[in-house]
Amino acid sequence: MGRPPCCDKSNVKRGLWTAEEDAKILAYVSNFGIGNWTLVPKKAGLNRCGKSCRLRWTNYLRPDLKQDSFTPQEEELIINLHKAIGSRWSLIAKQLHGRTDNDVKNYWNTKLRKKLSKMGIDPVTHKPYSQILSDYGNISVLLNTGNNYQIGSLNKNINYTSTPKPEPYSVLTTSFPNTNMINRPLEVQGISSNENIIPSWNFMSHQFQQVNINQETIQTHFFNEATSSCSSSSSSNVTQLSSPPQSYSCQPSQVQIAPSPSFNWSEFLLTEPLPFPGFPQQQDHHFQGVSPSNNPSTLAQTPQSNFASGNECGLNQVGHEGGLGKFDFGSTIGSQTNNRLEPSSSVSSFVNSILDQDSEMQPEFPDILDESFEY
DNA sequence: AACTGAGCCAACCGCCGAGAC
DNA sequence: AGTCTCGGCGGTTGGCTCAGT
Repeated sequence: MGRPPCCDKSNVKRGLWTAEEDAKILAYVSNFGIGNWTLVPKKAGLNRCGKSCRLRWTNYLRPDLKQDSFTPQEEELIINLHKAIGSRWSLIAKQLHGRTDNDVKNYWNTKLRKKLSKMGIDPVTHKPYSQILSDYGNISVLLNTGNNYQIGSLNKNINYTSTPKPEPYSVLTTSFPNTNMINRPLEVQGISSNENIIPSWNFMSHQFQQVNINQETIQTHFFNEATSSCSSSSSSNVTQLSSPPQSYSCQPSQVQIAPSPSFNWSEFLLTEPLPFPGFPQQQDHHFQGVSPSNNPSTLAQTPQSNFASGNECGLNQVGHEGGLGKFDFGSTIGSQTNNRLEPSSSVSSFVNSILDQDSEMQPEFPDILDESFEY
C-alpha cells in the first residue's frame, strides 16, 4: 500500500511564499512552538501543505539562520566533510551553525563543485583528475598483469596484494596533508608497509587510533560508505551507516569487517574531532562536544603531527594546545582573531600542491595530462 | 530594447525510518 | 506483525536575476 499524500495538493498553494504567509508561520511558532506540522496550515490560517510549512520554517524563517554568504572556513569545512562522508547535507549542515542542509547543498552544487573542478579536483572523489587518470592506468595494469604489481612510476615501493579498494581511500587519501605523501613509500611516511593494505587505509587507521575513535567502527563505516557511494548516492546510505549489515566483503578475497551496530554519524561528528588535518576547532557553541579538557591530547607525537610539520598544502593540523582535536585554521588560513578569520588560502594552496604534482607527472603522462576532461 | 543562456536558490518531490496504534 | 502518520533527508526542478550579445 502506498503512502497517501500528506495533503490535497490540488487545493494547496505552492510556489514562493509571501511575507504575509511568513508572518503567519512566525506568529504560529511564537504562540505554539514547533510541533505537528500537519496541523500548522489549519491553525495558522495557511493554505499550504504542512510539509511545505516545515520546510519554509527550517530553511528560511528559523531565527538562528545565517543570512550572509559562506566564509572561506565554512567552504573548507564543507569540502572536508563532503570528502569524508559524501553528500550527507544534513550532517554537514549541523557542523555549520546557522546553515541548513539546503543552504549547504545549494552552495555545493552551485559554487564548490565548480570551484573544485576548475582546480583540477574531481568533486565526487576529491581526487585530482591526474590521480584518477593514473589510477585508471593502474587498474588497467592490474587487469592485464594480475595481482602484486607496482603502481606505475609513482608508487614504486608499494606492493598491492589485492585489488584497489574503492572510495574510502580516495576519500581518506585526500586527507593527506600533502599529496606527495600519497606517493611516498610507507616507511617514509612513518607507517610500516608490512601490512598489506592500501597506504591511505593504513594511514587512516593510524589517524583514527590517535584520535581515540573506535577504529573498527570507523573503518567499517567508511568502508560501508565507500561501497554505497560507489554504486549509488541514494539517501539510503544514511540508513546503512546507522544500521549496517552483519558483515562486509569488499572483494571476495578481502577481509570481512564486523561492524559496530551503534555507530551514528551525527554523534560522531558532533562529539569527536574530525580526523582531518586542518579541521577547525570552533570557538563558539558548535563543538561543545569536543572539549580540550576532557580529551587529553594524544596527538602530540603522532604520525599526523609529523604530517603537520611537513605540511605544504595548507591543511595543517597545528595548535593542539593540550586538546584533542584542537585545530587552528588561523595558522594556515591567515591571521585568525577571535571568531573572524581572514580569507582562506588553504584550499587553493592545497590545490596548488596538486597542480604542482601534476606538473611533475606531466613528463610521465604527457599524452594523458595534456587532454582536457569534462565531468 | 529584446533575446538568450547561465547562475542561483527557494521550493518541491519522493523515499525512508521511527514511532504510535 | 501490519498499518498509518510524521518528520527528515537528498535529489531535482521552476523561476527569477543578470550578464552577454
